[in-house]
Amino acid sequence: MLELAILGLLKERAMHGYELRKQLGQKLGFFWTVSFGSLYPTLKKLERRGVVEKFFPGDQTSRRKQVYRITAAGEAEFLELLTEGAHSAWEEDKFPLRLAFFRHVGPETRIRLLERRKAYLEDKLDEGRRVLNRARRGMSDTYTLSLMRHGVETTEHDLAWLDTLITAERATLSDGKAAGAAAPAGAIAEPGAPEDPRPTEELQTK
Amino acid sequence: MLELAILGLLKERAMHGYELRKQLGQKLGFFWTVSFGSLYPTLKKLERRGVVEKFFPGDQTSRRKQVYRITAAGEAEFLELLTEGAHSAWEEDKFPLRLAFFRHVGPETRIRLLERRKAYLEDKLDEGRRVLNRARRGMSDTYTLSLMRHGVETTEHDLAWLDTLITAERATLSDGKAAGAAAPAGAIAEPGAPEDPRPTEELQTK
DNA sequence: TCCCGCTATATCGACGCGATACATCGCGGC
DNA sequence: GCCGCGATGTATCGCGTCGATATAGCGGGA
Repeated sequence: MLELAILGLLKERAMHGYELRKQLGQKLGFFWTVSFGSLYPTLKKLERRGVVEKFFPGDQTSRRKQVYRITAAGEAEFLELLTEGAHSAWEEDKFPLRLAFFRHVGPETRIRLLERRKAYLEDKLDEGRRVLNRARRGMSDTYTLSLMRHGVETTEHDLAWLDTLITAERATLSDGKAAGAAAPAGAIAEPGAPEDPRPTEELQTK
Repeated sequence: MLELAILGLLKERAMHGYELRKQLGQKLGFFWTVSFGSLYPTLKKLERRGVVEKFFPGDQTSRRKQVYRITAAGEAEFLELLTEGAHSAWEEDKFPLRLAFFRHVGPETRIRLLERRKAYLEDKLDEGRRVLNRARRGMSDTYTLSLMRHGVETTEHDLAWLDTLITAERATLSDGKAAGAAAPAGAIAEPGAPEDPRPTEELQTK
């Protein structure tokens, strides 16, 4: 949910609410657009829980531009949400959100999450095909039928895309091993580089 | 929203809540799964508003099988919701729902709705491409980029599908006119054949 | 100077979701 | 014969998100 998105963005750099929304729009605009009605209450809740905190880089005394920063507890919760997190329902339609923060976890975890997603889509595809075939021999108007066909095609396209991601990930894994890299990386991002020098660098509003 | 779905299904035949959910799962399972937590309250609200009514209040004293039926007012509201309805936001991600009831409106209305959807997706695609290009020349990790690319591709696929629907619809229109059919049909389903089983007949993907 | 549009924070009501509870029915196993 | 269990069926609760809206400082252009 929103918490994961906020923590993920704040992990990359400190921001205020308005900016969080803009960044999220850039990253996930295709799939999701957060509303302020969700953002600000959630931000407050996160602050109360101690996973983010207000951060004043200087003279800002007035109530203007509330910059937030992630805490250590927040970092932990972020990884928890990203890699585990309640399965089944909500996690699946927020998969793009997880993917957007993939660089914060190790290759093994990435593959695990990709495979889980793949299994889910395969189930959905099977079910879709079954319903489609049942509908074909029977009534059902043209539009419903076309809708079902399109759904099946879209899911097939998604699966093909997932496969390319998995393939690329496995290649990365082999390369790393072949090159003798010392990064098995349990299930978490490489501990040697938690502050990747340039996660965003160029991002300013304008 | 849910109201449109309920009215549309009840227009086809009287049903009770549980059955509504099942039917909807069949028609739109790929895009949407209604929950009882939405269904029953909405059903009650619709009854209070007088657009649906209980059908078998007779001997049933206990809470068992409450069959609902659409009223004349409901029919009117259904068409209103289907063809007009608050634009911009919610209507767009519920487009499949509209399509599922397309056979209840005339070809001109169908084309109008399809064109509107197309314009929306074209806007989204342009915006997506712009963000993608900006992200390409700059930072952004592999995953975010792949996500954006996939979003663009999916939208292109959706647009292509829409085009086949529009083409087929125009063909139907010409055929009807060429055959001298007496159905200009203002903007509403042909009154002579409200239960036309197959509006276009031949539309299959390949 | 005044107005407009962007930045920025905040709240409200509505609504759909998932979980849960609670009945009834039918059917197959033992 | 009766027992359990899964499918049918209705209903409610809390929560998270949404869209609309309010407010206010800010900078730029006519």
